Amino acid sequence: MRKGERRKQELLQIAYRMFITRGYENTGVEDIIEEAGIAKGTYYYYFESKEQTLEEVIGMMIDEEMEAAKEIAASDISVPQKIVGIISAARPTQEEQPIEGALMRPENVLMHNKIRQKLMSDMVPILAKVVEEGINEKIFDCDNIPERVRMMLVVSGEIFDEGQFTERDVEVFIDMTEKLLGAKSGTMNFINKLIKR
Amino acid sequence: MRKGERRKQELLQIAYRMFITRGYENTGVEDIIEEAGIAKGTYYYYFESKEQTLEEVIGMMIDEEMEAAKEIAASDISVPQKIVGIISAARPTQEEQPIEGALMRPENVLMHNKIRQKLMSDMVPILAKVVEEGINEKIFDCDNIPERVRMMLVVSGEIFDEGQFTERDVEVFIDMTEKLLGAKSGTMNFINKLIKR
DNA sequence: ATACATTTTCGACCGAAAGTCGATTTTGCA
DNA sequence: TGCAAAATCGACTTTCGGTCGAAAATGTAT
Repeated sequence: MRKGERRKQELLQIAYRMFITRGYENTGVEDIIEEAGIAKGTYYYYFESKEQTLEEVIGMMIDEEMEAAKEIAASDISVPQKIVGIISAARPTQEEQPIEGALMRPENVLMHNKIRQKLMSDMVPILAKVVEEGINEKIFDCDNIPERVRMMLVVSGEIFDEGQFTERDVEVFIDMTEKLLGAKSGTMNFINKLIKR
Repeated sequence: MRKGERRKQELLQIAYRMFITRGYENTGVEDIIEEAGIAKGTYYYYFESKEQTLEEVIGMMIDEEMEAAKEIAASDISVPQKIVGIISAARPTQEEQPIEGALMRPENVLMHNKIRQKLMSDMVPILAKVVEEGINEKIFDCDNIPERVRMMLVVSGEIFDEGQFTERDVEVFIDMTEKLLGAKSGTMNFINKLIKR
């Protein structure tokens, strides 16, 4: 009796794609079951509610990003580069969005929020580890690491997620990061080059 | 033909109270009209939609807070104290909430978000003015003021709105603020005393 | 006061969308 | 082959925001 597991994964995949491309609020349970070719009852055999489906979908997304983040943390690039890499990874999949910023639209606040919350709690420990590494290397110098890391993530999320940010935002963000971590001015400056795509 | 205006204000007041105490999602149009003692149609004679009602309610809230913020900005307390005062004013009315953190609950993300957005855009210019004042007084020293102010607001909102924050959070926030604004260490330290109520 | 126009009110009705449930089919296994 | 568990079905229910045409209240010009 393993058929069920596959079915659930299939539904999860469909929901995942639809939630991201059309948004959570714009996706009806009807849409999902239509594409899957199943009946309402079957859907609710696998999920308690639409919101629980969202929860699981987000779990999938975050897991992927956590994977990427851990890989970056373990790689042998410089600590500042790790930080930038992880922060970049730590945002909702920006590919596969047909309509501009579908994720951040008013209709999708619920999803956006849940993502942010989970991302935050999962990502802080990893980033904190990297910062400690930086402290050992004497690149950084600060206390209360988790709190500082959290603030960095909060700001990066709010400023960069919307897609609308200026060069000045980046500049200030770099400055803030360096000071927050007690780094020498210029340590994080390479971010600038990365951003200008 | 002025009767209508009064009616609308009445509805706005009821909605305001209900949205804050029970949350937006938990308040049905039915609830509002029941308390007002009117029919569905009457409600929709005054509002295009439930969401538009929310918009107007939020407008009311923010207006009040803007008023307070402007007063603080114009008063003759010290610049750092103004900043703290304004930031404190710049958050959703924390009184009149029966259930703990009703505003931030998952059901109320929509409202919470709209509030934050409006608060942010309205508050940045005022705070920026105050920071400039501080620069003139040589207390602060920084460029890109609006961007820096925005980051302060973002962090304060995210960290302090939930009600769940530690002493360390405050400590780091103070440190961040000082560095973000180019203030001497200790300039903002009095916040600590304020927070410990 | 009368008639006509405008504003305000009413509440039955609509439609969308999530969620329920008992019946039925499929599947694994003894 | 037969039975229990798993999986599927789809009609039905509920909830809730929103619509609409009719009616009542109010204002205004003659």
